[in-house]
Amino acid sequence: MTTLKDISRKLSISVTTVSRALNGYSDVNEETRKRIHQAAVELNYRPNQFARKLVTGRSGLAAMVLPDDFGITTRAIWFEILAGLSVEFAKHDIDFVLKVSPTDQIVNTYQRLIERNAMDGFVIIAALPKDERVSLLARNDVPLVLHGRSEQVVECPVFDINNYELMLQSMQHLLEIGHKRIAFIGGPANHGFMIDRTRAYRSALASGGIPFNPDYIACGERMTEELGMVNSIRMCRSGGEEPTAFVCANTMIAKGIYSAMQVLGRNIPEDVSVVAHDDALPEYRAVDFRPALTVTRAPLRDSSRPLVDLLVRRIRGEAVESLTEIQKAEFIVRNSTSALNQ
Amino acid sequence: MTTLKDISRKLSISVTTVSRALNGYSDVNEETRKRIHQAAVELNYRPNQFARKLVTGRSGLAAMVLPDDFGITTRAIWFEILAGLSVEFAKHDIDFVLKVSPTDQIVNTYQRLIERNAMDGFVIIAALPKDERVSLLARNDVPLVLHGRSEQVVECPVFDINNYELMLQSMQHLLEIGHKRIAFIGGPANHGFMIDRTRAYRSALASGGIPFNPDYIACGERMTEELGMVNSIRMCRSGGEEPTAFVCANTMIAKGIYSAMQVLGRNIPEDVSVVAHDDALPEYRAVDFRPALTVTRAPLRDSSRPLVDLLVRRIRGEAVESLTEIQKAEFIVRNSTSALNQ
DNA sequence: TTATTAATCCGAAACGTTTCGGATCGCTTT
DNA sequence: AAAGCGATCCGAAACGTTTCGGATTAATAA
Repeated sequence: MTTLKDISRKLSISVTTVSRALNGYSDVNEETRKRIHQAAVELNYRPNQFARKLVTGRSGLAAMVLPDDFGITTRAIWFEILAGLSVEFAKHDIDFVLKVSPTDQIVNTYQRLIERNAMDGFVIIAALPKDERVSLLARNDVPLVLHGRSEQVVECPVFDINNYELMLQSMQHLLEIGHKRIAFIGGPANHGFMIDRTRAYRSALASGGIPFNPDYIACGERMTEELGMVNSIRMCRSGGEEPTAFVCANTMIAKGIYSAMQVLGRNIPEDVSVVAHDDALPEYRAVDFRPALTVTRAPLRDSSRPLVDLLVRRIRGEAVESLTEIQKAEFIVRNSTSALNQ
Repeated sequence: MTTLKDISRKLSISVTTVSRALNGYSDVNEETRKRIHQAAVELNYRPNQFARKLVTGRSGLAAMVLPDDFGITTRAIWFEILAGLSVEFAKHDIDFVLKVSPTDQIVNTYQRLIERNAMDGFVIIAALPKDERVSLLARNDVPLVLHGRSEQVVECPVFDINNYELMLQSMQHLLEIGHKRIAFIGGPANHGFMIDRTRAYRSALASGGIPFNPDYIACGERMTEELGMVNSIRMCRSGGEEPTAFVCANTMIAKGIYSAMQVLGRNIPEDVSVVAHDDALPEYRAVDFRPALTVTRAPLRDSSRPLVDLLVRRIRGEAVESLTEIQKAEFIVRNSTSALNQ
């Protein structure tokens, strides 16, 4: 393994200058910088990360800690996120480490990682409004980036999609084409994105002059096909008036509703309309639904880059105020929604 | 952050002795060791991994490199593997880093990681008989552990299941209950596990006095429901004699066959029997199949621990000869197989 | 008594970087 | 001519460990 000293010796230039040249400092002559760079590639020089970390305090490592019961979502989706993060971090020369921890030990795991001081930063997906992980990291001044806003007044970068507005869009579409009995099937009620969407749901109803019916809203810990299936069947069988439209927090729930409607002998979109939010997971392509699914679309894949960028900028010391990014979802009308034929 | 020097100062003992005490060397008095340990917990001491790495050459990091098209299997399964590895590595105080790389760049990615010299070892899943990754790592003397045997004569630890024997077991079961037209639907033909199983398939046929029919064997790059569906339908419609039994390389393929048989109006197990190998993925529980699926069972989850143990022992310098572990699959008869009624 | 040994301990160097605080030199201003 | 300045370079210290090669002491063997 070749070191700075090797380059220094070969060129009869001090180690200091070699280091500064390679790190792009301005106090080295352009010509000697060239020579140094050339020698570096000739000797196939790679800086020793650990020596560097020892003095700079940076490790070139970022981590994510997952609960071993997979929280609100499925394995496939976690993998989608992990893969995206790994790729994006690599672009910044950061290695991405994955920690899986028993759900009730998550905070301890963070605690240990903080104490070891081996990670430059963390990414937290699906932050809760009051999130112990977030406050722990913030308290210890460890850089982190959030996917999903947190209510806490912590100084940390945030990436999110416009949950309030995308829900509003779905609702307005359904209202415009005449629907009045609109159900909403979503995820855990305590998560930021559900709070926003529920708010939008109610405000859209209100602006349409429709009273809020608590029977038409269902929350579940895990946003799966089963959740959509069970709840849509329950709503249709409850004896009261059936919903004529469903809004779903993701495409898996929509898939469950499709199955349920088939079982119940209802047709989409003639009898019921379905709209979903689409994370663009390859396993559940909205265009491949029969009929093709109307969605608000914000690919999960697209979140990796902003998340990583924000975290890296935070690590570099940028002011947190500038580190917020809200991505707009796209609204795509397909064939799962139609005007209510009265 | 507290360092060795802090403990040293507090106890008026040299840094050397503190270090040696904490690392369990024998040349330190039992009583001073006690004092040092106590001071260490009092001061909440955590060794600086980077300083340590700088001198020992060990990083406390292990990695896995995945293709971004997910190779032979699905996101959910990769996640299952990753989660298991992360947990097991943590027990050895090793952080698990995940690298995702474009499929055609995999070898480059390894090359870079080797040059940076930042990983203590690698785990490779689904090794090919002649595997460039394996030879690259072996050539550079980087510790690695293989899941799935490789033909190459490399000195590295291997974990695998008894593919030959589990296939034999499935076949013998079907032969015993009278089946003669047995099809095999599996994964990529060039992988070690497929070679072994195909060998077992043919040898079982031979021992039953049944000629090998190439129409009854199907290999696919990706072992999905679709593969099972498409191929079982093809086999049943080819005009020749239909298979009376299917052996599948995993439960997803079996699921596809179940759907196909429903479409074709065949009943399981009355018309066709189905046996699969079961990796025990939570998403495809063999007991939840209707009818419940007969399987050879070897939970993927169970492979993490041996893989990590083997790698750690290799890193510690144990002789490679002792580092091979073959896990036996369990054979479980359920309701998807029945005697051929002639 | 002296030499040997075992049990404990320690100083100093080394790992490969980064960075602080100058040093040198030629040019421009005063 | 002196002072100031910008461009370019460098020595040495520091980061927190591990480890090599002894040093010290007391007990044991000769």
